[in-house]
Amino acid sequence: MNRGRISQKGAVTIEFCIPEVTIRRLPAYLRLLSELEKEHAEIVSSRDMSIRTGYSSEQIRKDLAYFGAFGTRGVGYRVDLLKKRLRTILGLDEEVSVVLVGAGRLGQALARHVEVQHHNIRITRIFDVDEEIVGEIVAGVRVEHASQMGTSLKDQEIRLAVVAVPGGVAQEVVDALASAGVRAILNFAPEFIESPEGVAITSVDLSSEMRSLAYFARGSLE
Amino acid sequence: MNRGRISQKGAVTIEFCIPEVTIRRLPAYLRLLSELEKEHAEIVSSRDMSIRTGYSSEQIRKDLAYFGAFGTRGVGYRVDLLKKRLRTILGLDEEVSVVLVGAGRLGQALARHVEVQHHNIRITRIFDVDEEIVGEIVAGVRVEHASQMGTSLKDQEIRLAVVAVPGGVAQEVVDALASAGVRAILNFAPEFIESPEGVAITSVDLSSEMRSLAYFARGSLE
DNA sequence: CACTGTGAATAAATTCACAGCC
DNA sequence: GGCTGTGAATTTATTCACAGTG
Repeated sequence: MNRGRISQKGAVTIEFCIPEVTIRRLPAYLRLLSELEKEHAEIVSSRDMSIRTGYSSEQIRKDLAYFGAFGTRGVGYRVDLLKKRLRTILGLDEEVSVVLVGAGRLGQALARHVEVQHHNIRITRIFDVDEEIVGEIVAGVRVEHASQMGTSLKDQEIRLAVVAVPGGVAQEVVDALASAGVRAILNFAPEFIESPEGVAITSVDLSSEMRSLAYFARGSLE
Repeated sequence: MNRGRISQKGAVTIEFCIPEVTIRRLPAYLRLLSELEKEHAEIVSSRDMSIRTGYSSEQIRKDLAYFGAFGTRGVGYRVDLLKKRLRTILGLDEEVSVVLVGAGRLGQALARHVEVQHHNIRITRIFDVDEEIVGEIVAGVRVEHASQMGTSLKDQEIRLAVVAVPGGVAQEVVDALASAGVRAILNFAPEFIESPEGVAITSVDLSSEMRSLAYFARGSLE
């Protein structure tokens, strides 16, 4: 699923699998590096990073080492280089187009959130079924009718999608996106989604988060 | 942190720790049970649950067994009983009050989301620093100024909070909430939060989710 | 000497496999 | 026979501990 490749001397290519947990920590490292850059730090040690991300320094070193050694022993990591490297690894050095399906309240908030937070991730297409919303401009993009999605996305090479539809229709939306060539989906619909072959799905279920927190709120008293 | 208690014969109390991952799966089970109830199913097996949640049947059985055995061998689990039991475990059988800090676009969307999705989880207080928003009614609640938070929450026994403020101020908001007695927080601010003693924090970082998905979108092609 | 990179040790979570029961 | 409940085996993730290096 997620492979790393390191070409080594003698044309030997080692292929290995990078744990998903590692990938999911990279954005936190990247954010820290951006902060450090603003603070004009040039070098950062795994220990410094540990303090400001909450991850252990060993874990940080191990995560980074998956992509090859680019720290300097006795010194640390160069902030600019590491940042650049992480951006490349994540695929953020060129602009990323995202399609949003579901322009309800949550969808719209997400669209604007993305627009504000990321200069290199851009919502370029929005779909919904609600006739009231179709045709409106959300975060600078005209909302299209969801029935057009298949044809409209053909040959568009959009690989990332955000799904913010009500529960019950998310699976079919995901399947449609998958056949339109989307390879990774951030899903907010509260339902179990069967990942189509070759598609990565991350589900954020706000209701479930609230409910498990209710347990912890209760559990930690008494 | 999260303890379970089972009183056994002879006044012996076994105290053990229930893995956090288990707690976080319970809402998915609960949702499925609500669906099953609508379908008038009376009994469900771990295998059925597996198919509809994506978790393995062994895992489901193990998770449920942490709270005591309430299935019937050879038959399965009673939908109504199991649902009721899970609601009690999660602390959802009585109304849960939630304070929202940050009534920007995301905060407002979340407030309405909660309002629609949950009859027993209710946003009862909202705080923000923006003078434009303070005094407005969001999801039926008047927005108060964040500077009032400490005094306003005193003796309110609100144990759950949603934090949807911009990065940079989340830690102080969390600390303030903690000293106001909040025990569990769902944080959307994109920064590392040091959990105050006895407070459970779940962070949902939309930017990070997007960025790690960018990796998977890229990784799975070529 | 300080810090990286990494095998080895440990801890945590999942899956296997089956005994026990309806 | 079919399904739960659970120890044992396995896999996965994290931490330890230290060799290697600028």
